[in-house]
Amino acid sequence: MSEPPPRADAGPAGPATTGPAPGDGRPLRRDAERNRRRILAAARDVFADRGFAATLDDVAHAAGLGVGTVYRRFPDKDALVEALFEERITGLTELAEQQALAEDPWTGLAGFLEAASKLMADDRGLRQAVMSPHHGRAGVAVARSQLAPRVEGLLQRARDSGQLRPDVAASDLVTTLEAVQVAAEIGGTAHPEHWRRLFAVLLDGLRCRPEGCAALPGAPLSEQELAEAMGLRKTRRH
Amino acid sequence: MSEPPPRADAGPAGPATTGPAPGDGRPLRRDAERNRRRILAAARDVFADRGFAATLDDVAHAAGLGVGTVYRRFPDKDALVEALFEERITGLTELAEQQALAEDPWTGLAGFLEAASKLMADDRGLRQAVMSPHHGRAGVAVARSQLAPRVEGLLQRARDSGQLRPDVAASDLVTTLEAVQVAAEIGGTAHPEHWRRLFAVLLDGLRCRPEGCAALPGAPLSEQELAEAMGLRKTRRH
Amino acid sequence: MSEPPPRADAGPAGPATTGPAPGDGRPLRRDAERNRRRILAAARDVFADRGFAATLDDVAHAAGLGVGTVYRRFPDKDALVEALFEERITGLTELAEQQALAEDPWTGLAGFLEAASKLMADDRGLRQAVMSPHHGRAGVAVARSQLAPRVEGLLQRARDSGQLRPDVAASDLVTTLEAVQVAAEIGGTAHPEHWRRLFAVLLDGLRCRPEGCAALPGAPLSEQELAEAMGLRKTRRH
Amino acid sequence: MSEPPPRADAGPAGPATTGPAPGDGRPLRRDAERNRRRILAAARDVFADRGFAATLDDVAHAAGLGVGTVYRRFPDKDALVEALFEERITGLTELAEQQALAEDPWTGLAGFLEAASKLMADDRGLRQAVMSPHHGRAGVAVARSQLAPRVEGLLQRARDSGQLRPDVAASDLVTTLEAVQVAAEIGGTAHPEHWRRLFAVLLDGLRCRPEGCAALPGAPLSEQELAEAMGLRKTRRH
DNA sequence: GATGAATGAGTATTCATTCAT
DNA sequence: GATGAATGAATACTCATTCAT
Repeated sequence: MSEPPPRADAGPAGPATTGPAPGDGRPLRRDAERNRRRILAAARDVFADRGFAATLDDVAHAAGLGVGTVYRRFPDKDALVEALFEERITGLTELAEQQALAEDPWTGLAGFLEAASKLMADDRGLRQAVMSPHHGRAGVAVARSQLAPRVEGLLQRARDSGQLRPDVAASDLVTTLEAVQVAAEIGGTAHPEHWRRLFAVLLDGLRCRPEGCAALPGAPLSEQELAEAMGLRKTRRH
Repeated sequence: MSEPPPRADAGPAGPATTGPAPGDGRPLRRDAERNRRRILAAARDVFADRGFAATLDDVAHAAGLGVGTVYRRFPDKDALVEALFEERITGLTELAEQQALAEDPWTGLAGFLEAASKLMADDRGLRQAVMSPHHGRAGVAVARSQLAPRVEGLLQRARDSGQLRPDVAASDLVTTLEAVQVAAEIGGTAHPEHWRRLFAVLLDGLRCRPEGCAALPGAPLSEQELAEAMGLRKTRRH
Repeated sequence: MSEPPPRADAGPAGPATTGPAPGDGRPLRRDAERNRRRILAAARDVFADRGFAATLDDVAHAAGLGVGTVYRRFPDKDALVEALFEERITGLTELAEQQALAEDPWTGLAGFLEAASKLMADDRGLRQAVMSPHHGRAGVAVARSQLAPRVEGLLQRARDSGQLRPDVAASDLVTTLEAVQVAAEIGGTAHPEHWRRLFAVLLDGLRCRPEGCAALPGAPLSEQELAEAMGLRKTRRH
Repeated sequence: MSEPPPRADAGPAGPATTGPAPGDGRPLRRDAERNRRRILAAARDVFADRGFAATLDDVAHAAGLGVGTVYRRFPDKDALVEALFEERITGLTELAEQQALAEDPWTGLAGFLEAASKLMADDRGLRQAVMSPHHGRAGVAVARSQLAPRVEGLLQRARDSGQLRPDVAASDLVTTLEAVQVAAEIGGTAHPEHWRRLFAVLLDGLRCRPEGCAALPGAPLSEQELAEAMGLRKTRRH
């Protein structure tokens, strides 16, 4: 931390998008940022391939770095998983914004859900992060809750157009997205499109039919609750 | 040798429901069977409470037995999980048979799905067994595939009555059931009924509306494939 | 022990040869003796096949008995190994007595050594008992020391005839016999006669040549020492 | 990166005798190498004292290190045993080369055998590695087979001089060396020189007398066979 | 900053031995 | 007496995390 803060060399893309975020707001030094990316990329590969059982040593090695370096960049394994997830969430956010421009609100929503589902279905590591209550959960919960508000616009338009059940909340969309992942997990690599069956059912279920549709039971989760629900659960290890 | 072999009152199906099955066909000694049950019960509690992170030592202790005894009855942790799961599957099977008697086919199907969902949603251990590709998976996969055919009757009636999408297969029902569990996991103990929202959506999605319904994409998984899909997935430990 | 002592039904072969020896002098009941033999036979097979790593459960199972029964007959695993060894020693003793009748003393001695070597070389379990300081050592040492005196006659004749180094003691013969087993172990099943090379060298070394032969260094081990040397060594487990 | 790669004074043979060899060719960091040596030394002591029953935890403790460190350096217990053995083999090799310079070929051979025997006889751990088919065997077998060719020179000279039985092969020498260890084991710490009696016999047996000597039966083991013979033997654990 | 060595609590599993049935 | 169920200390090995180089 005795390092002089680097300057202006952060180009136009800046610390934006994938974001460095070293805790305080300061952007990372260029090489540090490069390592961060390498680690993230390696983690994605390694986790996708072997699940979260993979060691941080494995990740480090795949990144061509020492473990120590990984730990300098991410306080612990969960933080890495979390970062991985956030990166993806960012992508989904952009996707949501883009689909919000679709002419037909329902098409926009459906398109978002499908694209988002596919994105996750194709990455086993992410799928596991989403589904298993083991790793990086707190962070995942946070990330998940961050997605919610970004989707609100998409949701509102569809709701207003009368094509979507009126009481579907952002948290329900998140839940839907994650539910599709079980199907993806079941399909595995042997049936990589299997999730689409469940997806179709869900999509139909979300749509409001002319004859009207019953209210969903209970209340949706608030952004808060979405984050808390899981974040607080302390599992011994694993 | 002063122990007379199983008495005449043991019907053709043997000692009922959960069954002993020590490898060969012989039923377990009475005390052994009692302990087997104790272990299963303890495991249910412990896993439900702390997830599969819990040690077999913990389970043994909770059962008031030594670890060795657990290992005598179940070759390893996965086997225990599997047994737990099978027990539950048996319950679901019976549930399915019972619901098949409902006057309205759709009510029967919906009733089964709801009851089954609730059963699983209330047990964190089972939920994990269902969702995470880590523990006792091969066996769980088998158990899962065993459920499929038992549900077929229920399914057929609903299909015939025109209330169900015509191309919903048993494997889709299993997938549905498992998908609901993600919602349960998200809701956690703080929102124990949260899964009902997704459940409602799914149920609506499964129903065939007067205006007809589009075919589900791709093909359902055969019983074979359902079992294989997971059984073959080799995760290094975890 | 509240059992009435069985009588006369011990036939002409009696408790002789392989000997029952239940601690006190009383011969075993007929069925007990039968079990004892079964166990011994099973142990021989099992150990020969898988080494001493084999479980007592395995032995019991192979004998068609429960472990408890094995423990009723032998206080612990080492005792079983010991008994196995003693049985064999008995055989060797008889062999020694028989060879003592050979016309040529040297031939008698050599014949004994060869036959004895072969006997042991063919049984992996015994070989291990002899060579590894792990199992049943105390007992093996005792057994070993018991062999020594039985061989003395054979030895004396050869010595007197001037064909044997004059200072070869019984303990040296035992050592020789055991040394051959390393060669057998090295040869393994792939080269089952490999031990004969070492055997030939040893035999030549034991013979006294016309030109005389140097004294062996140090003193031979007494029967006592032979037994003690190893018997006292306490190895933690294994 | 502030650690300059190995300096110029590292001769072509690298950091001397026992060598680091961390898998790839890179030499170990200085501290790592120091600990490696510590482990080896501790293992020698501990094994010599208590046999292979000793735990790696024990070894680690004796070395003043954590178990993890031992496992970082040696994949498992057998690997450690193997390394220990190799180290010793290296010593024997050097010994052989040195004795090859002796004026009288027979003296050279005998000197080597005696020194080698003593070296092993004094170390219970090594003795066990040599004799019991349990631990680190594959590696030990390899090490053993590596010794064979190094001894060939010594052997040839003795053979040429007519003092050695003409058909003694390197594998026979290895066998001899190991056979002596049984005697050492029998003598134990109470009779530390007991092995010399068997040694004397063997040496005499190896010598070719004026009156000629019979051929050894069968064929010696090739280097290949020597290694294979043991390496292939699969013992279930122990 | 980067590296990789060190750490050691934590886990699944085995098996000799005891004891209730 | 026979059986096999119960026991739990013991052991090898892993991996997240820290820290000296």
